[in-house]
Amino acid sequence: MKQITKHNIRNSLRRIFLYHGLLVRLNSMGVTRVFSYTLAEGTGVTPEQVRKDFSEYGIRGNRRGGYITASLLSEIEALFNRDWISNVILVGMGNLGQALSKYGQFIKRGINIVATFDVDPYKQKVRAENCVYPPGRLQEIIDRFSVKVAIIAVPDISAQDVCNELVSMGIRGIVNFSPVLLKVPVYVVVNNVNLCDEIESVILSVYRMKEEQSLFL
Amino acid sequence: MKQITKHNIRNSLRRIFLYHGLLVRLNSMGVTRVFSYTLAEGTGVTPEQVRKDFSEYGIRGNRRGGYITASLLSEIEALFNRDWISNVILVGMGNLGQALSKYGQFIKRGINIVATFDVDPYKQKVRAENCVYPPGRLQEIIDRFSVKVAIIAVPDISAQDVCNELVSMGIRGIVNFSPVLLKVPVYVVVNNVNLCDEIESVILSVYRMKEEQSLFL
DNA sequence: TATGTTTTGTGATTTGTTTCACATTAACAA
DNA sequence: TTGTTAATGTGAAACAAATCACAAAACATA
Ligand SMILES: NC(=O)c1ccc[n+]([C@@H]2O[C@H](COP(=O)([O-])OP(=O)(O)OC[C@H]3O[C@@H](n4cnc5c(N)ncnc54)[C@H](O)[C@@H]3O)[C@@H](O)[C@H]2O)c1
Ligand SMILES: NC(=O)c1ccc[n+]([C@@H]2O[C@H](COP(=O)([O-])OP(=O)(O)OC[C@H]3O[C@@H](n4cnc5c(N)ncnc54)[C@H](O)[C@@H]3O)[C@@H](O)[C@H]2O)c1
Repeated sequence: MKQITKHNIRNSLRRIFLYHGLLVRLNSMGVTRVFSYTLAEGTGVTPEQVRKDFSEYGIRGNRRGGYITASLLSEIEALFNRDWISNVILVGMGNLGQALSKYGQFIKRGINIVATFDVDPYKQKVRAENCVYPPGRLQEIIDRFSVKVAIIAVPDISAQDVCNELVSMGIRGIVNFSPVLLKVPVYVVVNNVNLCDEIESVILSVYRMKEEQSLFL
Repeated sequence: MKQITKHNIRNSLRRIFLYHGLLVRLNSMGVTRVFSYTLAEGTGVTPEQVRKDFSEYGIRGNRRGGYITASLLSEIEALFNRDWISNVILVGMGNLGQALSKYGQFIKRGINIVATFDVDPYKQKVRAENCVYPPGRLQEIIDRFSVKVAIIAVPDISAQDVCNELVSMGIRGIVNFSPVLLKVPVYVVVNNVNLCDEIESVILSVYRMKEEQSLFL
């Protein structure tokens, strides 16, 4: 079982996503050159870290002129080698699934949700423009669009079953929004996004800060 | 500026959230005792790591009997010291905001969304049961419920403005779903949850695995 | 009460990541 | 040309996290 969690995916790559997101925005604002400190400032890391990260993946700038935004962007995208694999499906069109499926900015980042699925026949006709398929058509769509990555937004009870089915149909990467640890074969990658944990961690940090401050009083 | 990101919050705490989530489920299933390997198995870390994490926060089990589920849970919750700070507000009732506000499981984790806000007058009456307030009433609600933590789910353009306003009204922790790095004073904690990055990281990992495999062919 | 077994708890070690310090380079100005 | 400056690039050092290895405790059983 290979789980990508905060620790399992190279930290440097995680940061390179951050740089990429920022670069997309800078580029669309007409910024043609960026420096390690530009990226550092905008992503909250140090300039040395930015350079070291690029260094690790053989991305190089100009010793005085920094980096050319457009070519840096395409170098990062080449690193990701995104095009052949960016078709994604979404299973579970409840609250969260619907929110994700309506989000228009994914395509700007090269993420193309080609189809969505739900067991509930009522959900299957929620939006005609963005057709929701029954799970029976999973294999057909996965094959037709060469889908390798799926987003799971079903209740925790169903998550493992859905996961097994997807893997047996050729899915090799899963973004899992349900709060369970999915069991998958070694050749499948899972990223668990636990929104409760994200919120709890802030609540806790606020508490910790309060505590630390009170040490000085 | 204090940003909590993947690197800035203690890793051990991040894992303790995982254990907590699992414990909540085990406890509701009637499991009364857990061992370091139970938690390890269910969260994808090693048993030694689990013990070391608890050790770091002074949580101790019985040298043969493992940990009592219920008391472990309350020890973790005591560590979080959650009660005085768990009221949360949500700003931005678009796709994502609505999904979050409808999620029924937050309260089980001690996260209580006391009110939601949106500038759009149409959104303000979407659901009568879960009233959506205009931003003009932020201060009143923040004070009334002693809210210290807010979730931002507004478009990236508005995110910094909303953030500034919230901080000036006493908010000390922010979960930010917009893809911008918020600038906040040192005493405010920010957790950026970037869903695009989460999906992209899986796409990339799948690609990497393919690449590694092909080395053996 | 002695003995074996299971599981925790933790110092020591290894492994991984970030920061530091500075050599290197490109651009520009005089 | 020849400094001077503003950047990058990277080995070394410092730091942080994870794993290992085993002592200590608790319990069961005879
Ligand atoms: N909504 C949130 O804000 C939020 C927050 C944290 C975690 N989550 C987690 O995300 C997941 C989805 O949350 P939600 O609020 O959208 O839940 P939901 O109950 O609103 O939606 C789940 C959807 O999955 C569908 N479904 C169930 N079994 C299925 C199957 N086998 N195949 C296909 N579809 C199936 C259901 O018909 C339903 O439409 C849950 O695991 C939840 O715990 C959600
Ligand atoms: N929906 C997704 O799946 C998704 C995925 C990745 C990132 N995001 C990010 O999350 C954020 C929200 O996404 P969304 O899809 O819900 O957007 P959305 O446009 O559907 O909703 C944004 C809401 O915020 C409200 N708003 C705008 N300015 C406001 C202000 N100053 N005060 C209060 N409310 C205000 C708008 O009226 C709208 O209802 C965006 O920043 C988006 O980039 C969303």
